[in-house]
Formats: sequence, C-alpha cells, structure tokens
Amino acid sequence: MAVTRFAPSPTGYLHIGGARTALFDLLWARKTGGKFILRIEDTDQSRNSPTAAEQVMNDLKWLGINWDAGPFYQSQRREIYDKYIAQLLNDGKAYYCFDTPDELGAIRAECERAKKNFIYARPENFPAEADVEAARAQGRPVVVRFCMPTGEIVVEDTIRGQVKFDCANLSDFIIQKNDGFPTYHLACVIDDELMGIDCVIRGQEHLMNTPLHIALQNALGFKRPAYAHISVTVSEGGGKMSKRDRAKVLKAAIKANPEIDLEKLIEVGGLTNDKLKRFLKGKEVPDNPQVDAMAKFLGIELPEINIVDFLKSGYLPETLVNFIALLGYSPGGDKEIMTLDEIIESFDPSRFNKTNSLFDRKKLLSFNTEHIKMLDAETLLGRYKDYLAVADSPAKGADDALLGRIVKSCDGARTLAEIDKKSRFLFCDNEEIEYDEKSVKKVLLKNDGEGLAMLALLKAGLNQLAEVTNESVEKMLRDLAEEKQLGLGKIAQPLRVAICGSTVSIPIFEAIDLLGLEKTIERIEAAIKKFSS
RNA sequence: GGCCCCAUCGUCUAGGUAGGCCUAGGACACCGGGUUUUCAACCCGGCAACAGGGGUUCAAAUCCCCUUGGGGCUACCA
Repeated sequence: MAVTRFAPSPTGYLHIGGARTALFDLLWARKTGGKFILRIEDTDQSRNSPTAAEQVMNDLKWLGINWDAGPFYQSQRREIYDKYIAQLLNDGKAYYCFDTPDELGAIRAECERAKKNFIYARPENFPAEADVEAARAQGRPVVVRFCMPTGEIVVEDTIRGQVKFDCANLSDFIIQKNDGFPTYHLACVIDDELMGIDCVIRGQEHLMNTPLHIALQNALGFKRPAYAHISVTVSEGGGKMSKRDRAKVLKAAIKANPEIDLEKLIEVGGLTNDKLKRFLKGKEVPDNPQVDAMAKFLGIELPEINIVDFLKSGYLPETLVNFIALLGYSPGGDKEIMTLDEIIESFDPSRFNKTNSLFDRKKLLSFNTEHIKMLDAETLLGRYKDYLAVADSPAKGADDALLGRIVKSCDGARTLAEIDKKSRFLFCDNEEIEYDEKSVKKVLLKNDGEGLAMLALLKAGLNQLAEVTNESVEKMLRDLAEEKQLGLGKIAQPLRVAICGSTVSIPIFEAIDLLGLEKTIERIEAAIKKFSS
C-alpha cells in the first residue's frame, strides 16, 4: 500500500518527462492498492501562470492518469512551512542571511576561480531577530538557510542502490526566500511527511537534491520515504528532452532561412521586434502559443514535447501511456503493446533500468498504429472526435454515423490526423478542393493526359448507369478496367484526384458513396475543365 | 571547474542482483520480396550490438579497476 505523489510546478503544459514521472508514481500506487496524490508546487511567484495547473490536470486526465487526492497547492500552505522554519531557527539548525544577489555572485565567481564547489560560509554567530529588522530597514534581502550537517549521507535508491554524498561538498541552502515563500526543498520535504508519502519516484535530475532532503528530514525528525530516481528521457540533439526543444527547432528554422519576412513573423507571433531579436540571440523564449503561431506561419513542423502536442498530432492517450511506460523500464518478456491495466498488473519497480533513453518518434508512430487497431469502434470514434475538436478540421461537428464510417474505412491508419486528411474532401464545397500539383501531374496530365481521358470515360459511364448504387458504380469501374486491360489503379487514381485533389484518400468506392454521385460527377467535370487546357 | 549517475544492434530493450543455458532474444527503423484501387495496413526474408584496456576465474555481456564517451545537478526554479 504505497502512497506516491506527482508534484509538478505549474509553469506550462504537462510535457513528456512529467507525464512519465506521474505515470510511474501512479503505477506503483495502483499496483500496491495505495494512493496517488497530486500536489502543485507553486512556490515560485514569478514563474507561475494562473492557467498552468489547470492545463496540467487536463493533460493528466486525458492520459487517464487519475489522482486519488488533491490537488494540493503549496502556495496555500504557507503557515505550515512557516511553523517548521521557525522551529529550525529556534533549534539553531537554520539561520538568517542578508546577502544581496551581487554579493552571492561574487562569492560564486571566486569559488569557480578556485575550482571549488560553492559552499556558503556559515557565520559563527547567527543573526538575531533584531538584525533581521535592521537588515530590512537597510533594504537588504532576508532569507533563511539550513545548516547542513557534517559527515556522509547515503541515499538508498531503489534503482541505483546506495549513493553516497560527503556533506563537505554540500552547502547550507536556502529554505525560505526573501518573499517569505519556502523553497522547493523545504516545502517538498514537509509535504511528503505530512501527506504520508512513503515512496518518491522522480527524475534523476533530483538525485543531487536527495541528500538535502534527507538532511532536512533528519533535522525535523521526519520519516524517510523510499526513493527511486528514474532515468532521463533525452531528445535527438542530446540532452534532456525539454519544453524548449520546440522553440529551438523554430529558432534554427528562422535562422536557416534569410528569406523570411520578419515583420510578418512578428505580427503573426504576436511579439515585438525586440522580443524576436532576443529570441534569436537565445536570450528569451516566447510562449507556447507564440511559438506555435510562428511555426504555422512558416509551415514547419515542430517536434511534439507537450502532451497536448501529441493530441494535436493525432496520437491516442493509450499510445502515449504505453510508450512512456517502456522508456527506462521494461516488464521483461516480449510483449510491448499493452493497456494501462496490463501495465499496472505487470508493474515491478525492480525492473527499471538506469540508462537514459531516447524518445524514438518512429516507434511511437508504430505503437499508435497498434493502439488504433486495438480500440473498439465506439472508443475510437470518441478519440477521433476529441482530435477533431482541437484540429481545426472542417469535419468537426459532423454526425457520429458519418464519422464512424470514415474511421472504419481507415483501418490501418497510423494517426487520427491521417484519417482527417484522407476524408477532408467530403466536407469541402466543390470549389474548395485544393488540387495537389504533383498528383495532378502524375495521374492526370502524364502521358498526354491519359488520366484526363479516363475521366471523360468515367463521366460517360456514370451518366449511363441505369441504376446508381454502390454495386453498380463498382461494377462499372471494374468492367471499364477489364475492357481497357488495365489495373483498377489506372482508373481509380484519376478519379481520386478529381474528387479529392490528391492521390491519397479513403478507399475509392467508399469515397464515391460518401460524397454522393452528384458531387462526384460535378467534380469530375470540374477537373476535366480545369486541367484540359 | 566541482559533485553525482550511466554504458548490449541505428533506436527502445531482454539477458547482468545467484558468471557457464548467449554461436546474445524481441520490438521499431532500415534493406529485399509478396499482396494491393492510393496511402497505410498485412505476409515472407535479411542486415545489425556486449565502448576500449586491464584484472578475478577452469569459464565474463554478466564481478572489480582504469580510460573514453554520454547524461544530470551546480538559483532566493522546481
């Protein structure tokens, strides 16, 4: 019966790394019949966006990562932290400091020059409350630092075994900031104790924080939870997969192309000239919506990083959960495609591996294909509608019966976006069809317009049909192929381009049936007219 | 720079905690072939790895050390 938690800081959308951490914490809680708690670590006033926590929760829900308690907001628990800070101060285990950022920076620079770790020089006599007021009066910042003990701290990590730290390398660290908020370390340790967290599964980037947390727990007389530091997910360029990766790709694209109309880009992105300059110089990163808008304007694809990015690209939540669970973890055996329940059932935290892993998008695509195949029709339709809602598709709002038939006609599809792409032509007016240049050339114009000639034959054939049914249309096409001694492709492809504008669509007979004979003939005529000159 | 983590096919990984069952298994990708009304799906076949160097041992992918290479942290961010 493990009690675990996911403790994101609400600085933006939930991204892959966070989702993976959340998933493993959920897995362990479910496997043991325990509890999974959501805690929002919003102790940084400057970095919190008001909607971010909401977004993170939406993304978790979409993935099916549901929490049993919370969300608890640390910003609403100030008195609790204050109480413990006072206690530490009282016990002489923490002390006030009044250094300015500049002073601190100078000490750091000096340490670097001496090739040493930064260690804050603890004063012999700690400042008294009266000194605090004096410092404030002088306009100096007031923070509280924790006294690191001496000796060695050994972290018992479920994944990595014993990891030893010499406290001589660890500095007294800040537990309360100038604005009165606790730092992450303090709030995290207190909440883990108060919320009864007994197992902390988190990213390896926290391994170095763990001795600090243990020191705090010891000073406060808290229990020590079990720790498991999971490997980091890295992206193609090397380095931890980060939200900044999308901006990075955008920046590279802008720099690589001097032809870009920067004025227009600024307008589309909704930022200022100065901000764009700072972005290109690597000094500032625009917001997500701004990055997206600029990418769309430039017609470039950004790598999916945030969970919503994957939704927008047509991935299933089932896919993400399955794929993420197999990054740095393996249940053993050859089975890879699994549902959340199967993953929970087979979950064994001793089977984590220590190596960082690369996020392989091709394999993700393949997982998506498998999961699309696995879903029952009703669930898949629901997922498709969720996708359409965010995809800016003309198919949005179409009735379930139609959408259901479309989805069914696309079995074998790799993403939901692919289904939309193959069937959009059904939702356009005839005049709105965009003819893909390459497709037109290849199947209509090539070989002296043999495709166009075929269209004429098709039109005549369709007009002569005594009775128009799916069967009669199909028979006509097949008879025509036989008569001309051609594969069906020679007939279907020109027809496809005429009615959908490209060589890729849902199966041709389904396409005609769904479009209707009237529009089909109209589009054939329009195509003949348009490309005959 | 300091501290810490890691190292099996191109990628995700099995095997490593009880060394011989590993002439190293699976999946994705890739290559070749088949099927086909497009794309996809599907079927058959193929390529491909224990980072390097020392030990320990009758025996090492598995244990130890070093080198090299990757990664993380190094904030009044979390």
